[in-house]
Amino acid sequence: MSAVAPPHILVVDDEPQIHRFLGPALEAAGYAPMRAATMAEGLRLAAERSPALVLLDLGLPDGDGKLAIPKLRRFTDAPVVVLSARDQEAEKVASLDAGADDYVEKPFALGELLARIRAALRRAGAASRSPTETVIRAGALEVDLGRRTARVEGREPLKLTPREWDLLAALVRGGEGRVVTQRQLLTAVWGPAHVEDAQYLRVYVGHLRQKLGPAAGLIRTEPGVGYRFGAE
Amino acid sequence: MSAVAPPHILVVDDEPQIHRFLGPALEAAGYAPMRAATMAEGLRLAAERSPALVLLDLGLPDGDGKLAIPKLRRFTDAPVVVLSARDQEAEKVASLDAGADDYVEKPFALGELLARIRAALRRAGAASRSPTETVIRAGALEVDLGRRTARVEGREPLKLTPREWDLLAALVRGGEGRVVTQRQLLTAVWGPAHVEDAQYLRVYVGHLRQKLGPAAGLIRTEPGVGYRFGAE
DNA sequence: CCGCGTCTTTACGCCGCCTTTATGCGGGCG
DNA sequence: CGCCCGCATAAAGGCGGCGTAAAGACGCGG
Repeated sequence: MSAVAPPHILVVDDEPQIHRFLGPALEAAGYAPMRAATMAEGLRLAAERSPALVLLDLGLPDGDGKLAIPKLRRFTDAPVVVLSARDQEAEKVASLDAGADDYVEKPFALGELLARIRAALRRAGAASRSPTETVIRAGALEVDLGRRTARVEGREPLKLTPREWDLLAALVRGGEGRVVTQRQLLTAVWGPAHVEDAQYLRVYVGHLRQKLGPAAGLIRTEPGVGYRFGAE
Repeated sequence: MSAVAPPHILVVDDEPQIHRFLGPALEAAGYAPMRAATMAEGLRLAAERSPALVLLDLGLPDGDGKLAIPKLRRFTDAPVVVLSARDQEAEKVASLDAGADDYVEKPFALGELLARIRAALRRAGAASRSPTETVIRAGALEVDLGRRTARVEGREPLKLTPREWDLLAALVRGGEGRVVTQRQLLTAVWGPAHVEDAQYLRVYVGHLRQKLGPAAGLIRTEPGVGYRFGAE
């Protein structure tokens, strides 16, 4: 009586035996697995089929899997669970700070992996189930967090670079009229490793204000603290 | 000092050395740790202080920590990271399925734990915005501690510098009609190193009273002691 | 392999905030 | 009555943060 389609899980790994092992196991657990052997293929599949969760190997033939995480994050909020044979602490920290939700070492116990998948889906589901309108308006500006677009006075969507968009989104998510600290912004856009680089903020806030044009006043500086989004 | 309160992290563990180790480490990482040694105390603290995240040991003197997770979930959505010496797969599965967000085995690497804390806070923070009602009114003045704004007679928010705001916030947080000593104010705004510089207070109280205009009388001098916030 | 866009980094002027000093005022106390 | 301490206010100077520009590094796509 599956009234709801089983959640898709994208498995990105270049070892065939992993797919042979995980594929049936995931199916038995009630998921619909999709397989990819390279980073490029994984990103393409993730973009086309929007899986509910991504299992990601770090050692891929076409590059370090960590680099895939920020790219995934550009178009999906699906939780990413890193599966890797690398057990160095630095790898785990780097992966988690890159945006991964969990890190499981190979070889892994299947039961634990499934439990971690359930936990990640539970946490992500609670977040995405928000019926809150993802379109936020303030003054002449209209930001669609789901669609990753922003328009001023109903004109064409602004052409924003990834960093510019992330910064605007972080400000908007803070809530209208609420201060978002420099720390928070730097963590959200550049990651916890760059909490000190306040200059990034000045540069990119400048870019944003320029592109916002008439709506530039919506980003207000709170000297020594951070920035505030909203009219008035 | 800190314009925005650091996230509180509740550490529930009965081993004192864990607190001795984690307390300073969490502080250094920019969090405000709270400690509890039993499940009952942990639940009480979590209810009273609503921490941003809970670090939970499984082996507590007054019961299995797993039982605490559903109870926590009744009044908070804060992520729960289980810290345990038990490495059996069944324990991990049970904890995660009980509602935990992550499971870290003791002994753990501090860097990894901090990274997992960041990941959990990141995922949880995207969803829940703590709508802490923090508006305090007194006479013609209205201070919103969460929004970091202050208005007089419903007019435009006052334009306050960081020091001015910190000082006003420290006064308001003291409670209406309560004296806040010079020591307390200096510590809160300028840090413990400037406990002697009472002149700072005179200068900045002056600035504040000037900007408050009609509400200037709300800051009353208590000669030789400190200042008092409130009407009458 | 090359060109282009984006990100990072550096440099610089400027404004505003913080700190510090000076001065006046008022009350307590000898 | 005069002294002194604490409070209030004004003003000056240094300095750091902010905004802007621009160049080099980097990665991506053709």
